[in-house]
Parts: sequence; C-alpha cells; structure tokens
Amino acid sequence: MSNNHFKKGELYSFITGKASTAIARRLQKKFNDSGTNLTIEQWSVLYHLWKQDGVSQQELCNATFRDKPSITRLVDNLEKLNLVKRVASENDRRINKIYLTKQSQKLQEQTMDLAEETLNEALNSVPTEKIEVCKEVLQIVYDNLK
Amino acid sequence: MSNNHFKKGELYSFITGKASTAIARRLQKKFNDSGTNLTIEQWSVLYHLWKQDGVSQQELCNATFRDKPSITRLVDNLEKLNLVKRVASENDRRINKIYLTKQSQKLQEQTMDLAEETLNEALNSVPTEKIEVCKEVLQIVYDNLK
DNA sequence: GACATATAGTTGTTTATACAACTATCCAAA
DNA sequence: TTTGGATAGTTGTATAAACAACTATATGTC
Repeated sequence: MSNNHFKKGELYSFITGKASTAIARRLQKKFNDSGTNLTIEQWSVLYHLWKQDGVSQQELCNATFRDKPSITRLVDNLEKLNLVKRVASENDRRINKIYLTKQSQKLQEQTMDLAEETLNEALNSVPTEKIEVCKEVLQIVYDNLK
Repeated sequence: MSNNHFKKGELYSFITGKASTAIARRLQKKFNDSGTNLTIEQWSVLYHLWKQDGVSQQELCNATFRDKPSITRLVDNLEKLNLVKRVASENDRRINKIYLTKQSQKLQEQTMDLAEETLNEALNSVPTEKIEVCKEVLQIVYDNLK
C-alpha cells in the first residue's frame, strides 16, 4: 500500500509548517506585547538551559536541532543580552559551557506561561485524543527523517 | 475543562515545528542532490504560480502566509533565476502581475515528485486515519490563530 | 477637481538558517 | 612521541523573515 495520501493541493501546508509558523508568530507577539525582548529562537535555547545549564554548545545543537554556526550566533546574541555566559571548560579547552545569568532565570516562569497560553489558544476546541494522535504522528515524522 | 495538555517537556516541538523543519530540510536536500537550484521558499511561491500565474504579489502574500517585503525579495530572487517575470498591470499601475517563465514551467513535475516522495518518507508507517486526524488538527490550529 | 485615505510594492535593519571553510584542541595508533 | 583523524567552536556568505518607514498609485468624499 502506498503512503501517498497527499493530493497536490495538500502538500503545501505540511511542508511549510503552516500551523507551527502560526504558533511561533503568536508566541512572538505575546513576547513583544509583554515587553519580553526575546526572539522565539533565543527562547528555545533558554528553554533547554532552564532544564539544565552548564552544557556545551554542541549539546545545545542536539537539543534544538540546529547546526553549530546557528548556536554560535544565538549564544552570541544571548550573551549580548546578558542572558547567558560562556565559560571555558577546564577539562576540555575546546568546549564552552553555557550558563544562565540571574536575569534569564527570572524569565522562565513568565515566558513558559505565555507559551502554554499560546498552545491553549492554538488547540482550543481540539479534543484531547486528537491532540495525542497528532503529537504521535509528528514524532514519527521526525524519527522517519532524522 | 482546560486544554492544557502540554506538560513543559512537550511544549518545545510543537512551537518549533520540529517535524515540518525536518520535512523541509529533507526536501531541500533532494532539490540539491538533483541539481534543482531552488530554495524551499522559492519553491513554495512557484507552487502557487503553477496553480495560477499572473497574480499580484499581494495575492502571493496571502497564499504563502508571508508579508510583502518577503514576497518582494523572493520575487527578486526568482526573477534573477529567470523563473518568473514581473509585468506591470495595465488597469492598476500599483500592481505587478507575476508570470512563470518556460524554465519554471518545466520544474513543476520534477519538484512535485520530490515533494511527494519526501512526504511519503516522512509518513512511512503512519496509518491513513492518523494522518487524517493530524491534518485536521493542524488545520484547526491554523484557523484558531489566524 | 482636491484631498484624505487605502492599497501595492520597495528599501533598510536586525535576526536567523544552511553550508563551507577554517582554527584549536583532544585522542588514539603507530 | 609524533602524527592523523575526530571533535568543538567560529567566521564568511547567501537566503529568508519580521517590522518599520517609505514611494507611487488608486479611490471615495466633499
């Protein structure tokens, strides 16, 4: 059996990520409106650092699905904003360990609330069991392609 | 009942569009490997022009969910590649109508095949009915936020 | 017809992504 | 211990997105 369930007219939104783009834009707007001077991409790096900081840039690459130059520049910008600090590893001098600052620790609660709010708006009226199926499918898609 | 089905650890992939990013990267790789000198974003504009060309840049904005400067520059680059042509409208001189060239007409079949191939790889082993649920949820998400 | 307003498109700036090429450091095998 | 390959990170370049500010044209109202 073919998996070819996409008529031409349906290719588009899957490939362009229409839904996730809309979610990201909505969250960015909430950041801007609340005076949170942060891009979604910067937030996504902080998101992983809030779970654990002191990790290498390479670990941030893996966690955020970005390449090394992207992380270099995101960390550059986060450092300019005084939200993270590069600390050279003592054991391995190739490695920068990335630490949160006091300022970025304060941002966690507020921005996570806005993120949850955004997802609740996005998923308004969608039944729980359909959300679960959707999450499952998207995870398989990712696993199929990684 | 709250729609708050996202534990903190699950927020991330929905907001960042992990799955659609993976799909776009895979398709871009297929374009590159096949010598198709085209970005996914340029392709997404051509995608709508293959359905109908001679439309205004504003109509392309609506169709591709981009703002006007983004379309201006995508059309700039497509024009440099000789894939589209701007033609000033006779009725309304503010409007550029965008037309496909012979070269871009040739690209349609090949790139659509690569796009379908990509989606089939992405959705490998996902049952039809779950794909349908997923498409439905993503559409509702988009409608909820637009 | 004149003017205010809306619409279509462009340009400038900042941030981000992808890829290639590069430096510095580490490590393991000869 | 030397050397060659792997790993961590940076820099250069092209493309793209978002936002603000801008020009040009059209339109509706007085």
